Amino acid sequence: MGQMEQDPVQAIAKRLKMERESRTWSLADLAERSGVSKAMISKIERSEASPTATVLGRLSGAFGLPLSVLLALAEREQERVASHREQPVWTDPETGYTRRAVSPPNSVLELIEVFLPAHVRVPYPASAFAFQHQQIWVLSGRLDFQEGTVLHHLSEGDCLLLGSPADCTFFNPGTEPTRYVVALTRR
Amino acid sequence: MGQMEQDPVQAIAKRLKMERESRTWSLADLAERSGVSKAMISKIERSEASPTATVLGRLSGAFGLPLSVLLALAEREQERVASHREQPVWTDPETGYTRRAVSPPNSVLELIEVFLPAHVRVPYPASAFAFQHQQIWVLSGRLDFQEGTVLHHLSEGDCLLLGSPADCTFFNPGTEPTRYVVALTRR
DNA sequence: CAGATTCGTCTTCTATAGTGGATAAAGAAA
DNA sequence: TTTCTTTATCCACTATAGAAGACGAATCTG
Repeated sequence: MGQMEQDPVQAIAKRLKMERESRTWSLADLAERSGVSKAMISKIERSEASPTATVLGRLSGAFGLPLSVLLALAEREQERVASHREQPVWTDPETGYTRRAVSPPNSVLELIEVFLPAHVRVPYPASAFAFQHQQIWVLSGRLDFQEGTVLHHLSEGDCLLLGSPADCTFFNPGTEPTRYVVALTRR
Repeated sequence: MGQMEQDPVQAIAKRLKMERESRTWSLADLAERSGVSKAMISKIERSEASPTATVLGRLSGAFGLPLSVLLALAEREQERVASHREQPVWTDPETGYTRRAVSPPNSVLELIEVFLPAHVRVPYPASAFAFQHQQIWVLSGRLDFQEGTVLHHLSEGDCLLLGSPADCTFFNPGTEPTRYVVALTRR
């Protein structure tokens, strides 16, 4: 579970102050750019107030950041490099299907490299990846991706943005192994 | 500019209602799970109130989602497939440095594929990518990545999570072209 | 040293976020 | 139909978010 399931006020306070000071803006500067009073910004930065969505929107706008990114930055605080040999790998002994967790743990943004042998089919229930932003990018080979009732034929270099949660299937229709990336925002 | 630079109240309202109804929860159900009164949830879903960070934290917690993910879901709503040939590519005529925007436009999560010829150096000012969550993953070849005062030697398969904004330099120390991915959360 | 800025916090006040309970509307079961 | 249940919205009230300006401390400027 992410740390944001408790009160996010502390993390937001810290991040907001960091964003402001890294730009060497005073409270008055940020107040002018965002339209939020400096008294309120001061309170928020000291965790003495819980800002509304409207105010958070104005503040993130002043920084040129989408609100979700500002909060993602507030959430994370972890290690940095995941070298290739440290990256956890899992292989299905039956099919040879292989997943490699490329990104450092607890990343907001997660990259997963998958090797899908020829003619192998991998089902994915909707519940397994529901409510995550997710993309599939084919590095090499071909991939038939069934998303609910829609079938996508993806070739080398294609990138698909997943839509609403649905039962999915990965299938390699070719004779060569397919290598693709799953990029997603982690819960 | 992302759509969250205006008031995010509408988008949050829509997304929240969608999350609740997709779970077939009543207002009372969500109120019990989140600790937020159903009157307030009703107001938020009808865009008649701007929820505080504290309340948003409780609601996203009830859904089992980090707050940043909930808002990222609220932000996006766009096209789906970017086929390889549609993806915009830019090449530096002098060095041969090539960037390909893999992800569909306006994605919260953006994938960029870069080809860096041997011995080529690419500087990157802090302002160009500051305050975005960003990772670098080497697909092939080697990459020396200077981040402020820190120098990272990355080899094939390595993935680096970028830290605080700093002036950076990409350098290919090898004799072969380097191919790497920049994954980031877009503004 | 005085005088003028600039900084963050504190004070006062208003607008509204948030709660608990009442109410209305729509079904379901009798 | 009537009655019981479940749904969401409305009402009255309290807590607090948010604005505008005052204040004291620190840093320039001469």
